[in-house]
Amino acid sequence: MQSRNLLNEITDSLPDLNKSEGKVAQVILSDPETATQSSIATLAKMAGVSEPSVNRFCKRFNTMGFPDFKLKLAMSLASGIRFVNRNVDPDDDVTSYTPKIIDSTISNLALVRDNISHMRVNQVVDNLIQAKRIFFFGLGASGPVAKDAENKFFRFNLPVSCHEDVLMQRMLASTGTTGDVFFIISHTGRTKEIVEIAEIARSNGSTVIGMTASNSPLANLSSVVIDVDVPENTDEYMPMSSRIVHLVILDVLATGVTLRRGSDFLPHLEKIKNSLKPTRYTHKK
Amino acid sequence: MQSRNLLNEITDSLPDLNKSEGKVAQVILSDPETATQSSIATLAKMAGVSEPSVNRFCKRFNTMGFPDFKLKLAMSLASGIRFVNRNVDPDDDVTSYTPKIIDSTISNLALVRDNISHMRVNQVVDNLIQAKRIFFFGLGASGPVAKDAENKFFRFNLPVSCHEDVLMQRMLASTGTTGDVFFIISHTGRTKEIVEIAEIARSNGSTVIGMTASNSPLANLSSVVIDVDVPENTDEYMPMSSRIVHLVILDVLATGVTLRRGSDFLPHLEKIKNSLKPTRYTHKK
DNA sequence: TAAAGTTGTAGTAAAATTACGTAAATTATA
DNA sequence: TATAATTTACGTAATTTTACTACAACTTTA
Repeated sequence: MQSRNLLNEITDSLPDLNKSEGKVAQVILSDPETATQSSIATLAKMAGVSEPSVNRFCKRFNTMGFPDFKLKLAMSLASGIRFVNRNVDPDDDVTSYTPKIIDSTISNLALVRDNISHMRVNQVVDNLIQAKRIFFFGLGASGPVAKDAENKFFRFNLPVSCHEDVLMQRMLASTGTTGDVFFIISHTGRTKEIVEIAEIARSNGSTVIGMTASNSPLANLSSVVIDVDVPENTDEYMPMSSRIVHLVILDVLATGVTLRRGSDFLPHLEKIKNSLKPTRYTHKK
Repeated sequence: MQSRNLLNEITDSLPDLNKSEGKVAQVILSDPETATQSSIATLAKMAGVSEPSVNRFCKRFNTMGFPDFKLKLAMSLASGIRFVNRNVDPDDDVTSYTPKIIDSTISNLALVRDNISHMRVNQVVDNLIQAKRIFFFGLGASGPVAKDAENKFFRFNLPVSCHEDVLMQRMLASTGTTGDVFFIISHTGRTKEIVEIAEIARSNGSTVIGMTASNSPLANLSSVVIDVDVPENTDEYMPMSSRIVHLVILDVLATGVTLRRGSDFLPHLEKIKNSLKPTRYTHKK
C-alpha cells in the first residue's frame, strides 16, 4: 500500500524522529524541490549531518535508499500538493490563470484521494443499496451537484429524487421513515435551513448521509459522513472547488453501487445508454 | 515552462531517434514504471545497448543525465497521464476503485490544462463580457453543468439564465438577437435537438458558444468553440468525466471575466458572499 | 573512399551504501 | 545521587555500485 503522500508522511513523523533525522526532515520540507535534485552529500551538508544519517532517514519511509527516496519525493510533488499556493494574480493573463485554476482543482482532488475514508464510502454504498427511497438535497452551489447525483443514480432503478427547494426538502424530511436515505450535500455544513432539515429527517428514523465539512453541525448529526475538507480560498479570484470534489465523490459512490450490484446489472445500464442513440447525429465515416 | 509530459515527448520524437536510442525508448515506453527503478546498467541491458547510449538518450530530452531523466520521468508518471488506462475491475474493492476514479478525473483535467486553446478562452471571455444576455443550455448530464454556470455567472450583474428544457431553449433561441450569447454545453455535440437550437440561434444573429467535442456538428456551427475531447470510456464502470472538465472550464471562464472586470468589481462579489452569512451557524470558538 | 554520424569499450569520477567504532543518552543499580 | 551498564544515535572510512567521459571502432552516406 503506497497510500499517502510522502511529504505528509514526513510531516506526520516529525515528532518521532531523532535529532539528526529531524534536521534532514527540516531541510527537505523547507525545499523539497531542491532536495530531489541534490546528491546525498550536498543534502547531508545542508542538514549538517553525515551521509549515512540521510540514508537512514530515507529508509525510515520504506524506501530502498536515497535515490528511491528522491524518486518517491518527486512523485509526491508532481501529484498535486505543489500547486496549493499558486494564487491567481490580478494581472495574470489567460496563460497564467488557466493552469493555476486547473492545478488547484487537481490538487484538491489529490488531497481527497489520499485522505478519503474508504470505510465511510463503503458504509454509504451499503446505505444507498438498501435504501427504499433516496433524496439528494443541496442549496446554492450544491444544488447542481444534487441534480447531477439524481442524474447518475436514477439509473439504478431506485426511487431517487433531487430537491433544491427548502420547503420541499422540509416536507419530504418530515414524511421520511426508516429505510429512506437523505443525502445532503453542503460545502460548509452550517447552513441553518439544511441543518434543521437533517435534524427533522433523523428524528423520523431516516438515514442522513452528509457530504460536508468535518465537525460541522451537519456532519455531527448525520448517520454517516463523508468528510470533505477542501482548503479555504485565501484567494479572491480562485473559484471554490468543493463542488467538483463532491461530484467526483458521487462518481465514486455510484461506481461502488454498480459494482455491488454485480455484472448482471450491466445490461440494464447498457439499455439506458442505448435509449439515447436515436437523439444523436451519427459519426461521419 | 516545463510544458509537456516527458512520456509524450518520447513518443513524439520516436521517428527522429537512431537505432539504439529507439531501443531505449521502446523499453522505457513499454514499462516506464520499471524504468524509473532501474539503474543505467540494467536499462542498457534490457534495451540491448551500451550504457553511454542510454545516457545520450537521456540528454536528448534536456535532462542533466540519467538520474535527472529518471526523476522527470517519475514526475510525469505521477502527474496524470499514467492513469488513463487503469480501468475499474469488476472485483475491485473501495481501496482500488476510489483512487482509480479520482486519478482518471485528474488525468483528464491535466489533459485539458495542457491542450486548451488560450486564444479561444480569451474570445469567449470577450463575448461574455459584451453580452446583452447570456443563456446556458445543456441537456441530460450537461443540465446540472449549465445550472452551475448560471450560479456562477449571475454574480456578474448580467442577465444570465439557464435552461434544460428543449422547448424553452428553442423558443429563446428563436427570439435571440445580436448581442445575445447562447452558451451550449454538450458532451457529444451530436444531440439533434441541441444542434438545431444552435442553428436557430445563429440564424438570428446571436453568438453561439459551444463547449463540446471538436469537429462535432455543434462545434462546426458555433461562433466560438471550446474543444473538450475527453477520451472515450472503454470501461463499463468508469464514470463519464466530461462534466467535471466542463465545470472547471467554466470556473476558468468566470475567473477570466472577473479579472477583466478589474478590482473595482471585487466589492460587488464580496457583497454577494456576505449576503449568505446570516443563513449560517457561526464557527464555534 | 572520405566524411559524418553512430555505437561500444574501457577508464574515471562520483555517488551511495555498508561495516564498524565512538559518543551520547538512557536505564539500572549501588 | 552517582556511576556502571546497556542501548541508541551518529559519524568515519572503506567498499560497492552507479554514472559519466574520452576515445576508438564501426556504419552509413555521399
